[in-house]
Amino acid sequence: MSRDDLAQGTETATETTDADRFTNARAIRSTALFEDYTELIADLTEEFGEARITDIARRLGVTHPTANKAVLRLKREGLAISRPYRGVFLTEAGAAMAREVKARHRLVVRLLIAVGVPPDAAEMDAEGIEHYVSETTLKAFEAYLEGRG
Amino acid sequence: MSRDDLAQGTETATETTDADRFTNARAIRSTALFEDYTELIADLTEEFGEARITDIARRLGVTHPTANKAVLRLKREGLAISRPYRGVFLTEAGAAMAREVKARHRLVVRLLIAVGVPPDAAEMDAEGIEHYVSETTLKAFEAYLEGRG
DNA sequence: ACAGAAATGTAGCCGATGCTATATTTAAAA
DNA sequence: TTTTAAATATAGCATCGGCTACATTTCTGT
Ligand SMILES: [Mn+2]
Ligand SMILES: [Mn+2]
Ligand SMILES: [Mn+2]
Ligand SMILES: [Mn+2]
Repeated sequence: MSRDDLAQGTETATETTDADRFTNARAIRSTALFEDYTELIADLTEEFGEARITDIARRLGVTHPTANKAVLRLKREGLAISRPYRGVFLTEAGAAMAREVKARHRLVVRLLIAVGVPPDAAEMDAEGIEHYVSETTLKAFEAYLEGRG
Repeated sequence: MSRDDLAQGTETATETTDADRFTNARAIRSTALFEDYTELIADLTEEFGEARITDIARRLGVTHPTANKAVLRLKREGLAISRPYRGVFLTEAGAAMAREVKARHRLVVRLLIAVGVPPDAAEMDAEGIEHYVSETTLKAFEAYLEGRG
């Protein structure tokens, strides 16, 4: 079941209920944090060769125990690895998530700017919006941006 | 401090840090649930004259104890009122939130459709996106839609 | 080499948001 | 009017994602 299918529920056919929409949004909310962490760890790794807990925490605007606990969850889910007192690294699954999220992030920002949103606001809003944009919508954004290249 | 200012932090001037973006997104995440509840209670009240816990729960796709607990929080925050075993009603503050969220919801759906997103996907994605669209972005959406009336 | 500083880890607290199981109350049927 | 069904409330459990306070480890400067 793909990310986009989460909302379809068990209906026999075409109808999408209100509950489906809310259930979809709840499912996404529970993965949004992981998406931000993997994207950030990928960025830090590219910049510094590794992602330190302190840097992760500072960039996210949380305390280091919060970042540490989140990294434990990432490791438990197979998205990252790390040894005590050392940097954090993404697994292949984590790196795949990071790539996917980063692509979504950039496309959302480009779309927002294309329809006239000021770049600062676009960057700000995209940080939340990016998690809720389905594959279908992403494709539409691409097509739209294409058609004004 | 308005909803849109939450992320600006305490910087003296223009620079927006990564942490500001994430902090903004976290602040919004913590109000998104209330926004969905007030919007839904307003809908149900319009449809049936009152919002029953059972109906709220069914439309959200959660169990009724979950809805009940959320309504307790809404009441505590001054967004709703209710008497035991009776329907839930919005306060003026709750109704104001509902109006604001509903307007945002509709505008996001319209914008998505305008750039080519299929209506079903637009409705689905808007349920999450709506909460993260700032006033600035909303204004830009309005201007964009205006300019193709 | 060692002392102090910085980074990391852990314990424990809290509120939010989900659930199931069980009362209690209200509404509907008999 | 009594019985039954439906709705609502409450209790209690779990996880997540924040925090502060404190312990441990690693790094750095002398
Ligand atoms: Mn994000
Ligand atoms: Mn992002
Ligand atoms: Mn919503
Ligand atoms: Mn909505």
